[in-house]
Amino acid sequence: MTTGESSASTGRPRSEEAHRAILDATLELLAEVGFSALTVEGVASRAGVGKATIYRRWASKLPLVVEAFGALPGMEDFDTGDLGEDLKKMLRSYIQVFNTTALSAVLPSLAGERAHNPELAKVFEPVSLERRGPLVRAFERAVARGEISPEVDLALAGDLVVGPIAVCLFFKGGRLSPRMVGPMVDLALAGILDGEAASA
Amino acid sequence: MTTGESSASTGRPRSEEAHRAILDATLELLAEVGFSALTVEGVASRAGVGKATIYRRWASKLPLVVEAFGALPGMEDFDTGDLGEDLKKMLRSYIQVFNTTALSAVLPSLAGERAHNPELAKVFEPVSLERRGPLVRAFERAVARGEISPEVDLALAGDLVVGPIAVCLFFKGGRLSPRMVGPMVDLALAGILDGEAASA
DNA sequence: GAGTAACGATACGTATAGTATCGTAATGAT
DNA sequence: ATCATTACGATACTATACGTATCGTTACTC
Repeated sequence: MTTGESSASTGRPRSEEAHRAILDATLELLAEVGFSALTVEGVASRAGVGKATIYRRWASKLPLVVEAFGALPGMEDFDTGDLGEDLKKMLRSYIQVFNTTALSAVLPSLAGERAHNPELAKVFEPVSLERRGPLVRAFERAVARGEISPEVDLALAGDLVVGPIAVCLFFKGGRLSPRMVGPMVDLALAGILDGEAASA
Repeated sequence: MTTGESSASTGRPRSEEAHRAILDATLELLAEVGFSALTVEGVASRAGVGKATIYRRWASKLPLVVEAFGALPGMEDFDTGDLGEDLKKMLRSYIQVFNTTALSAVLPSLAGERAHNPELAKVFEPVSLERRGPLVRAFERAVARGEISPEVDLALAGDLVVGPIAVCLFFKGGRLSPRMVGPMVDLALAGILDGEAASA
């Protein structure tokens, strides 16, 4: 669905350079104008390619955006044997990603569009879930080690840990600093490690 | 800035009915199509008024949206003498607002637009801040009572408490349930009440 | 070097934005 | 009662810009 098939082995091959230029331009424009204001024409112009070159590969802007978004780096996994350390390392490295890529502008735009675009919501559900993977696995390791009680609601715990970042990103729009991670994780984990909350 | 002045005392007065119909239609469309796809023409059609009637009162869709958004109910304040109870009551009532108004669709849309629309970001900064008012005041009361240490970073604490709601709203799009509030606040407050985290 | 498919560019038709203006309706002043 | 004034809903107008179709050219296979 993402890419139209390159049909024959004969003829001029598709340009990999154009492919990358298109994806880069898509991310740039996504960050600048958002999903709904993004147009294939705008991407073509920014990428220095013809519109047909884009439509030949992607049926519409939706799969184009999906592929471009998927190319952004995800969360790196760390396994230090300590949940707090894992989370801190993971979030610090992820904040680095936010601050060095278009992700910090792209993510709010897509999340906002999700609310009134069921098709986009559907396509991004698995992508979004997969992005949380390393976080979930860190919690699961902590449960397996006996570091936290199996009764803790892991989904809620995860939301608690990343919540402040989301709030900062969506409502404050401020730069994220790796220095906020330490107190954030400590504060969030205090109740989780004590096994204070049973499952909801 | 929000409303063009009703200039003279003579002539036909502006219709209050049309005013309300326009604001209602704006919220509806904001929830359905989002900010950037919202057009004054669409609002006029939905509200059953002429476009001129809208442009006579608002210079563009931005102040129109600001006024429509401002008409949505905010967070109710509770003062029970216990921080946990205050937060639970406030969040439960606010979730009711989310589930009975267009807020749950409007908020992500505006938050997403904020990322690439500096003008909207600027206009909504004070509005957004004021919306958090009751939450901040509950924490300040808790500090005054000695319930939590003055060294706790209140901004971070607030983000921690509302974070899971934000995550749910932006990434999962699931209905918010008042039943999630109890464990959520308990989990979040565990570290805050212990004074576990010093200021960042 | 003939055949084929992708390339960037661009012309085309359609849709819809915001502006300007229409005749009508409702109020206050004379 | 009549007139002046302003708002009303409707619509014609102009410009922009979307996606589609097609151009001559380029790159690669056989």
